[in-house]
Amino acid sequence: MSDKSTKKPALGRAAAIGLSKEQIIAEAILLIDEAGLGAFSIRELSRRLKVYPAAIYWHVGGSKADLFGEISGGLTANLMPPQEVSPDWRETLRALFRRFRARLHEHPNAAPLLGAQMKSNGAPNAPWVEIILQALQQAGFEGQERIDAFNALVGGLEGFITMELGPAPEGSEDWADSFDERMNQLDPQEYPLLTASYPEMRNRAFVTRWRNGSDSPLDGGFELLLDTLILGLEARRAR
Amino acid sequence: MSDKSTKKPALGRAAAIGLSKEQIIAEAILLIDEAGLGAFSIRELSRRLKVYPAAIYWHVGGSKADLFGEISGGLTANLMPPQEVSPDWRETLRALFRRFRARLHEHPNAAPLLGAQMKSNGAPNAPWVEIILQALQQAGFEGQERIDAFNALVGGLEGFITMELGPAPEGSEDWADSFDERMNQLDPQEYPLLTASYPEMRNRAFVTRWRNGSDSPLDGGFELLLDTLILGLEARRAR
DNA sequence: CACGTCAATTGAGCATTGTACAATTGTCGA
DNA sequence: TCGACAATTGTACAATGCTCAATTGACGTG
Repeated sequence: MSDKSTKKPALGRAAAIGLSKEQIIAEAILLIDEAGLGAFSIRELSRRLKVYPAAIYWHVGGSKADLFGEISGGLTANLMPPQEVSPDWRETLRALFRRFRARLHEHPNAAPLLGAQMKSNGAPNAPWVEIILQALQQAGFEGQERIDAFNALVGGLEGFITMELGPAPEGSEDWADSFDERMNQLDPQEYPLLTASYPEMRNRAFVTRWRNGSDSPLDGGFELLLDTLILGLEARRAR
Repeated sequence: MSDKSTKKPALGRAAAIGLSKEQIIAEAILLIDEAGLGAFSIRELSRRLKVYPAAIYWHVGGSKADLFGEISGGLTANLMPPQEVSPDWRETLRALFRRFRARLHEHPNAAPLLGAQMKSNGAPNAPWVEIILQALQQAGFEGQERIDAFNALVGGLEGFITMELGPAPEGSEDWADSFDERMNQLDPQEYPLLTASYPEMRNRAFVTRWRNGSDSPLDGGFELLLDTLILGLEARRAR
């Protein structure tokens, strides 16, 4: 059923050649960027492409999830060409994950498709997976510990970005007031540090914000996480 | 409109007292646990409660997102009583985030509501936020750096769990074959480490899996992430 | 140059969803 | 006894994901 899309479309055999998988994906990303992931729908996408919904299904395989998979696949392509890999594993990891984050910040509304979905997996990501494994090898990690370190890095850093770019509540501005109100009602005796830090944490830290990481990015936190992880890996190797 | 739910319901004033917010949330969590977040719908929930959909809206406020907010609020409640906080900040962080993860592993299908949504924010989380800030103070972090460290910890660790428990593709078993196939077609010259490690990484590492973190948890990765972060924070303080 | 194959799309349709809204019920305080 | 009002019933609407039998039209083959 869905293997129509796996075999090559026999180019030049098209009947009404108005549509292609690439066009669909590109327009889908555009739509998500503009309207948000919540407002995305196959029907709206079909309207933009001036095509009936079923035409999209034909190209992309039988479900909306499949389309999401294609999208996230496209977002991690060509993240880091081999010749740009540094000889220092620390710099490699830093550069790779910074690019990763920058890429997702270009399409913040699509970010949940990467971290919170699982269709982004598999062979298309092989390039950057290999780079990470290589860096960890250089750092002296072998066997199961290397795999654990891989999971720690990917889960921690990609997870950070996923949370950073998680979708904001809908009536953001209405929310702001009640949010502040409930925060200011906290007892300073019970929560001395939180109440004292709230002015600086407001919309600049994970639990004390209602705005998207796209509107107010958490650069400092990400950089500290990256540094700390690399420092920690070094320390662990040194023991 | 939606402030009906904020004022206390004036107990004993009910007309048909069959329903309560707590009941709704409990049944919602149950439904999500059983059927998954994708299969969750207000209508199905109303069917289980043997009630019309509008009754749910009356109790919980005007939207599905609000209900999700209530759910995730309930999931992080009472994570760590104050008397169980260790004098050693390292142990405190370890214990807190292990509990966090354990709690989410009890309701894996609801996990995306915490990490990938933003309605889980605000005052109800004050207890564990304060604990983290306190631990970081003990570790010697002040001012902006403390906030960055807070973001690094919460984003990294909660993000890890969010990714770990991200929803699996639907036709899991059908997927397995094509997944393996595409992985085995990778060129060992181009991806030596990945192809060599695939047997041990298959379903046990982030990009090379199709099964949920609930079915095959990533304990090693999480523990290494936790250790590495604490080690890294120490090292950063020592400089 | 006809022609049938088959990629590509149309058009219609079904089941389901979120949520708004006007009735209706039944309980409690006055 | 009665009216206010919390709580729920029904109904309804617009939108969605997805299926499926037609239909179109370009191409290789005869």
